[in-house]
Amino acid sequence: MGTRLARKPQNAYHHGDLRDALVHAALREAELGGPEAVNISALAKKLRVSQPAPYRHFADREALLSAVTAEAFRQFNATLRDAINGPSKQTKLSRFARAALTFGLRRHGIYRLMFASRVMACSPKDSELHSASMETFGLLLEALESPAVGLLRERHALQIWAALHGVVMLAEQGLLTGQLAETTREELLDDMVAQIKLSLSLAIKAAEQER
Amino acid sequence: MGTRLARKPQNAYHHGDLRDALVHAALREAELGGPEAVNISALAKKLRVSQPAPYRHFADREALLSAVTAEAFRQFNATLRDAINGPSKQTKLSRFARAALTFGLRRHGIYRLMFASRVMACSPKDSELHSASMETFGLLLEALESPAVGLLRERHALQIWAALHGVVMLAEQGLLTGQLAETTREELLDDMVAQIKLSLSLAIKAAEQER
DNA sequence: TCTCAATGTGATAGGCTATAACTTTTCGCT
DNA sequence: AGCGAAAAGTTATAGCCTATCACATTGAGA
Repeated sequence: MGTRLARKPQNAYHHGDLRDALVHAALREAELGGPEAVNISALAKKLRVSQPAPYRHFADREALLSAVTAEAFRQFNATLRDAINGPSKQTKLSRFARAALTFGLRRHGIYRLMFASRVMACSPKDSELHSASMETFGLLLEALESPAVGLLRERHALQIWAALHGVVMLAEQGLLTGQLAETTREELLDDMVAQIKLSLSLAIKAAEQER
Repeated sequence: MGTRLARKPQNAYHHGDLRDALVHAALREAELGGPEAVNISALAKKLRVSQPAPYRHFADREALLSAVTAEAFRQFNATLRDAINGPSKQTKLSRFARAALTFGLRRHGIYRLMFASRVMACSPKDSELHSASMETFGLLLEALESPAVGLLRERHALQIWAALHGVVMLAEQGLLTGQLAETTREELLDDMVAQIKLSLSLAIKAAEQER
């Protein structure tokens, strides 16, 4: 997974797979500095092509960022899938939550690209980006292992998702590192997962009563 | 609250209160387009001063954004304070949560500026920005009305905060508008507040048992 | 082989940030 | 009052980045 090089014609003029190389190089930049660190000129220089070359593959900077974000989601999804399927004493949901938090903290630039920029809001519903993000939600539903169905299930998924998201964002802002201990993040996360599980079971009981 | 004009010397050369005018004009821009919509050249033109004039008041764009974010926090705090103190049948916490959500959705550009940009992370601890954001947390603690003390209290505050934050962010990304009904946001919020209150009371009981 | 679409290049325009050097006010101090 | 420095503005300019244009090169298929 080193620097993306040309595939077949290593002999100059044509790079071979510039599009893919751009996406991955941009992802590396975004990893550290977030969306605003993605600089087309710099990427072109790093990949040894002329400055306007990237525009053969992306209409503009936004389009590149969109592709980068889609790739980021695919990596996020792969991480989450591994967490769900991997063996552990904890519940799937707990593993999912921890994996997401870890991803969010370790790769904060990317996380911001995915969830705190306009990229998502601006992308059309048929984009690769949209489908990749839908898959994330699917994984969450899978991790929930909830016997609930329909809207109730979705609402709980959203609740988890929001809580998780909030913890990551706050941690990123450094708002959890102040007075509170190092372990607070994980504790906070566990608390929330436990709470939502509890409320989930209560809601299901209530629904059964009504039936 | 129209366009900020000069205070005393309307007679040219000196604007009178350019710094303040810049902050408020920038806030208006950020309201719609978020941090990246703040354009120093455009602001200067709008305020009828030369393009480099703003640099007499702010070292660079980051410094302006920092001041704008601080002002945003002050407005946020004012809104939250009103919500807490205003009369209502609901709990303080519920009012706080709803006010925060409303603010986040109505003024989404500003919300992103406050919580999803690097501005907060980069600002020093003695800045006006830092103290304004601390006040927000103080208001949350006040809204909690928790009999708990110390770390327990803070942990619950953070939990609320994270959950709330997550809902706002997701709503902003349009992730709550899909399959789910219009009312979902508020329901989700109420659910979370109720849950956390529940867990709060349980935790307090447990703490009392131990004593 | 010939042609064309895809991909890359140099030149260039335009926008935005930021600095430098110079000008005009304002304000504090005697 | 008036002087002198600091504050606040101005024009000019440099540099970086995005984006487009017209032109060059390559590879793939008719």
